[in-house]
Amino acid sequence: MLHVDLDQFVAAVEVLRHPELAGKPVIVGGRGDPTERAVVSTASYEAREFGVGSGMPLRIAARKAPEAVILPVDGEAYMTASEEVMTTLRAQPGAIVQVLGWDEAFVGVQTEDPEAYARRLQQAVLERTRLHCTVGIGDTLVRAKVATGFGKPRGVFRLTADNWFEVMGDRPTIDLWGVGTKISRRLAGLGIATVSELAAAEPTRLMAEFGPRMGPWYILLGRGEGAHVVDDTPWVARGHSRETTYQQDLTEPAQVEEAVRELTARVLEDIAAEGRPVIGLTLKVRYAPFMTKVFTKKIAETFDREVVLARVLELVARIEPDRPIRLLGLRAEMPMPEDSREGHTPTRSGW
DNA sequence: TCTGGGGTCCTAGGACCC
DNA sequence: TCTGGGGTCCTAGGACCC
Repeated sequence: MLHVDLDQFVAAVEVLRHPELAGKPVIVGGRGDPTERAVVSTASYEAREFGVGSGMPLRIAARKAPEAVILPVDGEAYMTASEEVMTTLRAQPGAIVQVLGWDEAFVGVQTEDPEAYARRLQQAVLERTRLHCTVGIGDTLVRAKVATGFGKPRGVFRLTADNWFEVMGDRPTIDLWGVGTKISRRLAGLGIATVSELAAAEPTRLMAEFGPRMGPWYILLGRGEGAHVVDDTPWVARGHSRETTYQQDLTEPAQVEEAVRELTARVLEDIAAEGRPVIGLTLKVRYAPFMTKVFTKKIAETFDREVVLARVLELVARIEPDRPIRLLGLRAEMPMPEDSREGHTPTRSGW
């Protein structure tokens, strides 16, 4: 199977609309104003040379790359471009496409020559959308996904059981898809620093540390194992959420209530668009000095906006008084169809 | 005046039931 | 000789991904 990843997707789409920016450092984030509380969504390769990366506060990014052009996020433009890319992938002969996000997808296909197929696919995407992509080839989803990193930019790279350990064995566990800073640090605490060491780890030890599902899963990850099948069944969202970081902290209860009403309306818009009821709510509150709390509540299934709002306000009552609030988020959960997904392996990298 | 916004899944502990 | 054993549901929190 193949993993396709567009190169600096968001920045590339912006350069298509603003050709004069080609070759310049471009940063996309927030409303494009580096004095606001916001972070970098994507930086062009030229901007990355200055040490700018996604997730970085916009203010810091602007300081590191003073010459950079900073643009606001335009989700609709990226969505349109993304749909065109995915349509192109689906049009490839024999392709089964599993979309992972705006700029990524797995493509399942039977072919004698995956490299040639990958090159044709890159060419098709370029002709149709003027966007460049990298393709990873693998015998599992995990290997294909990791392979892409070695092909950047505009390349093709193959990673299978034959060369997995040769390529990945001595690398740190954080290079794996699904291992972040926290888990890699905990693994290091167990004396497991590299991918090879993880692959050879004692299952009982990892289970004791990470639980009955995640423990064995990390060992599989170290071996590059996991799902072999690209699944193109349409995605059904479990919920929808909205959150807002306020430019000025909220300090008055009336401000908080107003903000929550607004969030509720936005979330319900998404839910209503799907015609599904609400069965659960989560209110996220970030108090000014980086301390986040969540309040969760199951509710009786309802389509009624007023009922949902009333339940949300019950959660609001749990907010600690007299603390400035920097961020509020609201998530509404929807019921899932009976049949779906039981007993699968942990999934972000493996379903 | 460091840290967006939208998602997913797992784990632990308590309540409650038989 | 003090306290089984299995299960479900709910809430809170953690971690990861794009």
